[in-house]
Amino acid sequence: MNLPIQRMTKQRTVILHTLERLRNHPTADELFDVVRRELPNVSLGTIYRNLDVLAKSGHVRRLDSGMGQARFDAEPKPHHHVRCRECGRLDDVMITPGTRIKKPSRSEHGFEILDYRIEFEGCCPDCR
Amino acid sequence: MNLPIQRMTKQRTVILHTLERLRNHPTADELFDVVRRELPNVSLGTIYRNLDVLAKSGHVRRLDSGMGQARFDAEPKPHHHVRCRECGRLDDVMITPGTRIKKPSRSEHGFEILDYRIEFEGCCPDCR
DNA sequence: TTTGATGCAAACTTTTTGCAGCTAC
DNA sequence: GTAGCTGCAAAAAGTTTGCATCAAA
Repeated sequence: MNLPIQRMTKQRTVILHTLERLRNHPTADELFDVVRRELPNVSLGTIYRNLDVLAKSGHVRRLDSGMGQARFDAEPKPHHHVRCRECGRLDDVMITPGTRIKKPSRSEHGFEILDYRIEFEGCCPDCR
Repeated sequence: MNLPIQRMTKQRTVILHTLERLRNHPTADELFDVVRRELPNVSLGTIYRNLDVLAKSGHVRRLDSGMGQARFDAEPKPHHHVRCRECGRLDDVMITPGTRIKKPSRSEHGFEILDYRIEFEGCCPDCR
């Protein structure tokens, strides 16, 4: 995990740092709008290409909002998510001690299990 | 859950039954190809409109593959999923008795939690 | 009979890509 | 110096929508 990145360009640095600073799981174009304030000439294509590189290297996680655009997350601590059924808002849920997951055995489905994550589903304060 | 559907058209019936029969979480256009064998004049728009109706009524679940297209599931028994990191293949994992999830309290994040699901991540037999 | 559903095609949104020039290593 | 990266713009991929017609209840 967190393979080294080939070249750390100005754009890549700003994109990663911006994503680490934002905690709201932005979509590519939301991130674009923020990065653009610092690098006015950056293109949306560069945002997508870098999110791809950073996802493959493990620095960033592609979340997939369940409603159209993908969302991205650079939170390094293990955690889960809760999604609002109404508006698609996606918040972090830190791992709680009482959780115990029985990892399914490989023989059941043939997959080698490397990780898991829980997605809670509900209704956010604004939509209630 | 499973609200009544307004009109049960021929197309809607075939779409739902086809999705129940397929167990591989098809994308909209994969489902389109199969439904078309039975209803040659069906349109992709009808597939999307019906998946939307059936998702809202609770008959179908929109899965979101994490790799482009949404995937759909009509399996009624509660279950989780395992996704291949390499090829995006998505299989079912039936609920195992040893699993215990501590539901996060509403006060932590303000969401009213209605459901949850676990997504295991790994490497499928074909990609190993 | 009426209102929701359909087929078709066009529009829209999100993401990817080709290319010529640029830059980190 | 060179391979990888960038901005730009065009294209592709996936999904939604407007409209005239059709059909379920």
